[in-house]
Amino acid sequence: MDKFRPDTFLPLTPVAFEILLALADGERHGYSILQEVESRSGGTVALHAGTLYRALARLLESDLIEECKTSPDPANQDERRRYYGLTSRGIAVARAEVVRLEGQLRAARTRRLLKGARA
Amino acid sequence: MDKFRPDTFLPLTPVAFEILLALADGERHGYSILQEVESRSGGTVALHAGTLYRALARLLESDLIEECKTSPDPANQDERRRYYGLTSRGIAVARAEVVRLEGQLRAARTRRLLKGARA
DNA sequence: GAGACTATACGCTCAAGGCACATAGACGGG
DNA sequence: CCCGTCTATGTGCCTTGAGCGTATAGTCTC
Repeated sequence: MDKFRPDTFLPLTPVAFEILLALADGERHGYSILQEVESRSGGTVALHAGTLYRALARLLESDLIEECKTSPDPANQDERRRYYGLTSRGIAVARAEVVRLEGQLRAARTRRLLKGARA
Repeated sequence: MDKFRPDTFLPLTPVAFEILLALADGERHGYSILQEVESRSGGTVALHAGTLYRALARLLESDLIEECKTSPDPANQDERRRYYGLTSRGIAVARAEVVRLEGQLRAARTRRLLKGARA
């Protein structure tokens, strides 16, 4: 089966994971990813344009995302936009990262870290 | 109050968070952190000795951890060991990181990422 | 005292991100 | 029409941090 190992991509950088997360929503172009990440994670992860586009290039090269020619919104077109979507590998890697993070959070809960910090 | 902002330290690198997590257990020396992280996160985050000790130096400098002279185990002494523990800042930062990660995981769940991936 | 294990630390290199800047089309106002 | 602003993608320079190998040295057992 020559199984593809998502683990070899772990751990994802926080930025890379944010991008995959934004794309899990559906296809987006770069600038829209920028706005989505900024708005969701607010101040904690400031995604700079330069960082984003270079991260996109890396993710493309690793086949975790792909460029899709189908622009999802026939109105509101902009020739400059490049749309990206998750590949099956990208989904697999993102899921593996979710599992890893859940492991960390589970560990955090069993220790003194979250005592008294429950909302 | 001149409140200390844990957010300025976010996002933590996966390695840094693993270390803080290992120390949340209680004080440990470097080599023991190595074994703890290796055993818990298994293959996904391979913590190399060089990486660890340099990360410890950075965390010390940021006052997220401190060296404690009280060796917790009076028997089984080893002069070479340097024990580390979380500072209050370290705990605050680790908690902030936990909040950030929980936000990411919440986002992952509301999207198609985890559909069908429930254990 | 030889060798394995424990323990800390440095050197070299590359990957990734922060930040500034370049480019350019779209859009609205004066 | 020209200007500024927003949208959109991208490059250049520098720093940080991690991967990986290696150095150093104490401990423990045989």
